[in-house]
Amino acid sequence: MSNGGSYDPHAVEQDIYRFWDEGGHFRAVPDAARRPYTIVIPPPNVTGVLHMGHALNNTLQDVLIRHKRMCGFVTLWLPGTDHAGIATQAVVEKRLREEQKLTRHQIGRAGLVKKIWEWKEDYNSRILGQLRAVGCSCDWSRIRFTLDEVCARAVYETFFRFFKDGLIYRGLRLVNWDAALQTAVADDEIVHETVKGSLWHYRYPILPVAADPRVGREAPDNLARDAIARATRPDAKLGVDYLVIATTRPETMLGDTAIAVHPDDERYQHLIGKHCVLPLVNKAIPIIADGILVSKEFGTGCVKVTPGHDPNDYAFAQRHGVEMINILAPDGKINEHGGAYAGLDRYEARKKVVVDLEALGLMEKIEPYETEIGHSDRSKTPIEPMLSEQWFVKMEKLAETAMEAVRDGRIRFFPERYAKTYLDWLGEKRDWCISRQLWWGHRIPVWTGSGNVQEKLDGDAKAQERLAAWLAAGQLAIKQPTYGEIPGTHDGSLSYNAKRYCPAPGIHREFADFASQHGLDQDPDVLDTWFSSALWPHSTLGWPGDTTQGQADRTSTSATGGRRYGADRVPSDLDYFYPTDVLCTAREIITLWVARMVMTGLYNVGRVPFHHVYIHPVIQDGQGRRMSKSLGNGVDPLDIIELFGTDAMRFTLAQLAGETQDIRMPVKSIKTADGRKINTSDRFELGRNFCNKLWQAATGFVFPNLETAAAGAAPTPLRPEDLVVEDRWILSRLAGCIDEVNRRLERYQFNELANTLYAFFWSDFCDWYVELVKPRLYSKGEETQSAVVARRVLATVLDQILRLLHPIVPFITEALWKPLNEKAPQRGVTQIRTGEPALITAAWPDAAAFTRDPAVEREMAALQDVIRALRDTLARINTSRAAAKQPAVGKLPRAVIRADAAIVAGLKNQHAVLERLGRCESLEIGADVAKPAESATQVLTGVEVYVPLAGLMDLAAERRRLQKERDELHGHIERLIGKLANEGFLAKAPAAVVEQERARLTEMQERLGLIDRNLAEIAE
RNA sequence: GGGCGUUUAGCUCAGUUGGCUAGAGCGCAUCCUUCACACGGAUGAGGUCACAGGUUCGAGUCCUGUAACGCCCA
Repeated sequence: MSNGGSYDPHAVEQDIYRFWDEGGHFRAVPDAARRPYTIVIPPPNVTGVLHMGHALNNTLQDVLIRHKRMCGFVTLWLPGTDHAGIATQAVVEKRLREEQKLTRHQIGRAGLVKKIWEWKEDYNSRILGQLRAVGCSCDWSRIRFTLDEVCARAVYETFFRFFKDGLIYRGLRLVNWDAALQTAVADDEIVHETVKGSLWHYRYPILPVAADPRVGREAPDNLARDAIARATRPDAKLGVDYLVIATTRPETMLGDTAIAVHPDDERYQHLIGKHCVLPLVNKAIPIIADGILVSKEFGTGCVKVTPGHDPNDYAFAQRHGVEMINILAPDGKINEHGGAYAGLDRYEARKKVVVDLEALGLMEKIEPYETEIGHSDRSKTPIEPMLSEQWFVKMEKLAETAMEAVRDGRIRFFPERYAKTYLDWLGEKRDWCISRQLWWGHRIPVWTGSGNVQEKLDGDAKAQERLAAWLAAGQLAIKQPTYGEIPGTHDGSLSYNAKRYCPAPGIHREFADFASQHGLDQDPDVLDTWFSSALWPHSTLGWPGDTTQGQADRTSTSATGGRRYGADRVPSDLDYFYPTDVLCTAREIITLWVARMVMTGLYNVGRVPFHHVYIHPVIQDGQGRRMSKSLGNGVDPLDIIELFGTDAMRFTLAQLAGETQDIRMPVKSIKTADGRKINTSDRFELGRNFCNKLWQAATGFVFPNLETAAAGAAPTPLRPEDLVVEDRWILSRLAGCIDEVNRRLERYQFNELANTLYAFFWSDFCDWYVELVKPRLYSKGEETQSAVVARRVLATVLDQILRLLHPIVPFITEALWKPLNEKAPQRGVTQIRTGEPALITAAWPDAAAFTRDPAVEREMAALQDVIRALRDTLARINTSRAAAKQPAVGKLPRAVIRADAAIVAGLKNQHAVLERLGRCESLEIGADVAKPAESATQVLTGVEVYVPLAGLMDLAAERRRLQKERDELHGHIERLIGKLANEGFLAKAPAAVVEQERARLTEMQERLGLIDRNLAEIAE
């Protein structure tokens, strides 16, 4: 370590991280005698590496963890990653296509999953490396992955419990189907693009007969023929013989099940309840009034309804109980419901439908049309909304319990407003679709048999005996499909006698063998990634553990109503660390993730998963756009660490993290020394400069001055009466700083936390205390008592600064800790703990160890004002001289300070300080000193600062300045007089406020008087 | 369409339960390479607090409306 030179973060960071890690400081061991503090990391997706948002989130978590660790808690920060189902499978599939020209079907389920695991290993280790680089103090011995055995067991156990309790069912859902990848994709994986297409207008013949339930399915051919003939006659009438609809996807008409019109539309009133013929299919479909789907003004006022392939139509069908038909096969071809079009690709079918409609004479016109079409972000092909069978979790009761936990305050959001997002979403109680048509994930643990398989199984006595045993042991749940799932409606493969078998995780292997012996098939789908993420706070802590053991323990403790665990045994991780304390995450997953963790936590463990939810802001670029790969405006944390150092990045990020929902980070692209093009932001200079200042102050000033002390007398605790004004002042400010830091931490106000420390360290400590104390240290000859005191105070304040800053900038503070311990083993001033070898576990500061002294703070403030006045005058003199091309003066030759009797003694005591910091050769201080002729004047409260200007600068400029100040002050006084003349104010404002305003007026008027007198004296 | 947020100095943001002569960092201007630090020190300029109403003795702060931008959910 060298004195001087700027701080080089790369020289210390890796060693320090190893020092912590090897010292076991990250490890959390349950200790019944101490309180736990737990955070589980929001597991980053193994899809890719971490971005700046992750760096922010993890920095803040580390700040919290490190703070609590220093407070003496057993802190656990549990790390891990998420398998991120579709995202990861998609990137691996894409790679497979691009590099080997293979599809997943060609390499098979096992082959693909193996490839994805390879990807996972790669990215997982890169992500963990990044977290280490950021300085995260995670307990690496507890690392988890959502697909590992521990998490998987929790997933299957939860699924089993849900299933057994009747919370899981199979139902229909409109999914976003990617026909290229043959999978459903999530809403946020769709990009909307404007596409040039056509709008086809064609006629739907009206059936002349009255509504008849019997024509619901198929219109007799002759009726349909007649209706089409009438609709195509030259004298055919709109609204009598036919309706006209417009569509951009004509092939979907094969799946039409209704025509919708607006209930208030006079043109079609008489048709409501009647039927149309669906051409080409020759089926009767009802005409239904609906004010939501249809706009009277838009288009023809009639809308075809295809519930199987359009979200709005799907909602309509649910409102009106209309039939839903899926006409697409998974590969995007028309399925058997498409009649004559079955087997055609959807785009081929579109052409043929158009040709056939034209042949029938039903086509009215074709217009060019631009429309927004959703494309799969993964395959870039257009998304087909498609009705399909999915697994669901019933939300009604689960959602209610989760809402209650926030309503009754067991869970609090920071900032508070996000509780609304959470409650609003849960309030909808929309059932949770948990199946995904993927291979990467937890496979749904349900086995089913088709008709004769089930029949055979039902007749197999030995097999039944086995099933009965599992059932009796509570290890198997069997459900029959509900009515809605039975054939004819949707799932054609299911027979009436079908049963679904869901084994508990303990018998998965056995049951799989049993199933294959008897021809039962496991559901091919996997669970939604959020299903496993939802269990994260308890699954990572080992739930359900050894289920039998665990259950018994929980029962016994709750029965005695006493401690959470017996004193005679080591508590389990789950017992000790759950519930966790705070969850730190981004607002976009309050619904998808946070809400679901609360539901499953309450359901599985019976307690909320965390007490606080802190939602951090989103980092955007300078124009308020999200950082993204496609925009190329992302900033890589590793680049920033390389350029500025980890602590600089952390400090900057913390300083940005306020309570607004977004933070902006202007991005600029630069070229590194080795020629790479990277993105960075100037905002990180703030953190770099701060770290450098800290380094300079400690190694360049404090440490060298402590060495002298070490050579001196044995340190004895200092008595308060040994402290001089600036000592008492900095310690008083320190006490205030500690209080404020604690307040900010409690409220998760990281920006203010950083700002408070910045201001205390930079302004109070460096700018003032260090400057004030220098003469005491540099005095020649014998070591004075004053110097001894100053060194002790320096050691003490630096000690506290390092502790307070450690959670935000852990590396640099730890690096400075060791030399501080060497140079000042005893800090001296108060009973702060010493001999702590590692800052990471050193005690957190206690404000009560220092005395707050408002009188001293006021005295210092007055002194600072006078010093600023002197410096200001000197600066103005030099500015004026520069303008006149005269050389600058280094010091004021002479100054005179007149002060009120109350202050004058205090200022006289600081005579030397005023001369030195005020840069003044000779200074005269007194209660009634005379004002020198031709002086610059600064009028402060109860103090006048005179600087004779003869030979230095022109008096006229000084006159103008004073006049301007006078005018401003006069304005304020006028307003104050008005306020105090206002009877409403006097009557209604609190007495203290009135008093304060009166005092202010008096003070201002005094100042005005002095300014006026001074102006008169330099008039001309 | 519904909900939420933002709008304060050139830029990025603070501004606690209304009492403000509205603050910070960066940038800018001037001076200073004096012995911790030029990734520095000193000083200064710069703001009808988006707009329009209202409540109040008093509004940057509370209420209503408008506009712009952004996010979430449909």
